[in-house]
Amino acid sequence: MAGSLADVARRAGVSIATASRALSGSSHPVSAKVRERIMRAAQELGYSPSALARALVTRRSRIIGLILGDIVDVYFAEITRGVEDVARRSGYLTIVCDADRDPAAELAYLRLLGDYQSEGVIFTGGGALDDPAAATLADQVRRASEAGVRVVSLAPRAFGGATVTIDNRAAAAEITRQLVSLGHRRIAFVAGMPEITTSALRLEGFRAAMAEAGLDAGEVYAGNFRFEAGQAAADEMVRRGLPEAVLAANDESAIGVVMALRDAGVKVPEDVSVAGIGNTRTSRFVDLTTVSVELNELGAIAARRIIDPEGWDPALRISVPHRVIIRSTTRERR
Amino acid sequence: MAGSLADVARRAGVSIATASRALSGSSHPVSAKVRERIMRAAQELGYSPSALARALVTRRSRIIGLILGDIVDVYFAEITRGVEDVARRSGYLTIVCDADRDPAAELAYLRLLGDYQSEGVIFTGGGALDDPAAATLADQVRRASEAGVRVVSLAPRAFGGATVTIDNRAAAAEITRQLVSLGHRRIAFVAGMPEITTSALRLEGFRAAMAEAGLDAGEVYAGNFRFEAGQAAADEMVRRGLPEAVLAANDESAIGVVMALRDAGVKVPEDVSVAGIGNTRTSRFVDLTTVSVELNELGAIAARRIIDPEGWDPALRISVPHRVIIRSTTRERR
DNA sequence: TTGTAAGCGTTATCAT
DNA sequence: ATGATAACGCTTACAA
Repeated sequence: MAGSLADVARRAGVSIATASRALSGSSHPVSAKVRERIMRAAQELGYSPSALARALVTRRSRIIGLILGDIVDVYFAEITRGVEDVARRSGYLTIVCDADRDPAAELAYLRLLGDYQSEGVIFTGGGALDDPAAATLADQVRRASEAGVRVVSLAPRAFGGATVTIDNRAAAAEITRQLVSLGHRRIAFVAGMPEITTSALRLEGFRAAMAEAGLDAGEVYAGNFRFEAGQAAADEMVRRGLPEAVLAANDESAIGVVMALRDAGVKVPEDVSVAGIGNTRTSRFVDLTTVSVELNELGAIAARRIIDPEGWDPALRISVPHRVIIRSTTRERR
Repeated sequence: MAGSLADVARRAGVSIATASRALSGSSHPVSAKVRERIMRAAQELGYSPSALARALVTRRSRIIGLILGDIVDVYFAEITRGVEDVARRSGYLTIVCDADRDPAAELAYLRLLGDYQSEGVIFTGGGALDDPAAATLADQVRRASEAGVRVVSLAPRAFGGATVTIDNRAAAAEITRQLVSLGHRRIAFVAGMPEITTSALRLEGFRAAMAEAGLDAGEVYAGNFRFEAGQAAADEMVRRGLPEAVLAANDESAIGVVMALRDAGVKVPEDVSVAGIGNTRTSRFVDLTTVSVELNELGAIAARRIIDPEGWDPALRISVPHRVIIRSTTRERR
């Protein structure tokens, strides 16, 4: 910002090359006294190197792109925090792109991030499987990948690229089993958007665990991961007759269920047990039983891979453990 | 990513200069047929210009830096969304920097953003008034500002720069008056971090409104804007004797109060009314009475100013309106 | 150990 | 209307 390398070099009475070597931590030797002069000159000028120019020549932008559904959703915010924390420590910057789960927007952002030579791009949300833009997106991801961009997804996606996820199917199955073990038999499920891989897998897990227990998994309410969807589902339950327990595809809609049930005078967990998936910050506010998904960790792992490309494998699959967290919105069937 | 301007020029059989003019929307004339050839060549090559190179020469990076407390806090997330939405429409990118309200971290980020020639920097949180790093920060802000970076704060800060805020003092006073109008006399306040300007102003507003009503504003609980602080304050209230109403410095701690009171068997709003400030997404979950702060709008306004520097005034002050939102955690004193 | 000069991929100035 | 060419601010062979 303040002055260029040329200014520093001039003031220190050395060539630009030497100044660069002293200031950029190059391995090329620079004598102690010259280095000292350069440092002082830089100090006095308040010199700070242009990351842009540096990135242009080194091809390392120190930028990580994060494509997510909606930053206001804690789920994504927690991932962002994980990415940001490791980025910060390495002097990397994180660019946040709200794509609202729209493949066309994701595509546009992917391009833009490429223009900035983003070293890596993290896709945080599950993608729609059958969207028209999905094919183009897959194509662009491949191209970006070939161009050296490290692409990692934090949910199963239709395109290639590294993957860091939890086992959504298993997570849903485990929490379902937990509900079953409390003696509940009539268990309803509040789904996420059906076209998103993450929700599809969670629904599968629910069904599998129910089948395993010989129970009917037919009571499935449509949803979209939002609080309001949980409320709507709960209202319908009240009208149609209450289940013994409810599992929602994510915490936010589970909280919607809890709140709407309580508003309707239904006691949680006395009358109905409710559980979610995610262990997001808000779930702690309502003391919701859920499955922990280490979102921070998911983001942190992805960021580390991007920042330190040693042994980068574009087909990497990392599975992050999850665990059931029992809190006060569930209890034994009475 | 795929090829450079030189490749496009070669393929179209024109000079680099002409190719640049055709592709960058320059005002310099280019004949229709040549332009056509260039466009096709670019298309075939899947050419996309390097934003880095472009930024280096034009000095316009199309990057906005956002320095915030913690992205997981909806307050900041909503601001981020506002910034991002307008940035997206203009092809700008948003860099998110979690500084945890630490002036030293803010400073480091400010520098880094400057290295990327960020066109503007938005400080979202209220700053500590007496932090040792504050002076250096103010100094750097001034320097950045002189270097052409548009700096805007979304809360009162000790350094110069444009400011887009709500009137925190008035907001707190109004919601306090609302509580008073419901007949409550013993009203407790759960504060934010005392050294942050935003919390200081809200406390002032509370005190002013109480004084105005001839009530004692002495029941102030220490806090830090966090859910847990609200819980702790509520626990203490239960031990020391309940007030008739509670106002918390922000929604998150207000929700902490509500949850802890209910856990202790205290009915909200029947026994105690509770209100917050912010109207963040989570406040809708608990149907909390609060003061709306148009966070999206705050961010959007700041972003617009940065993207469109027409008539930029580094001393600009914009005040965004707020309004009391009455929901179900408050009711008349019985 | 230091310096010279050739890029990196653009835009912008000046000719033509 | 088109083309050379000099920046932009840096890193990095290659020379000395």
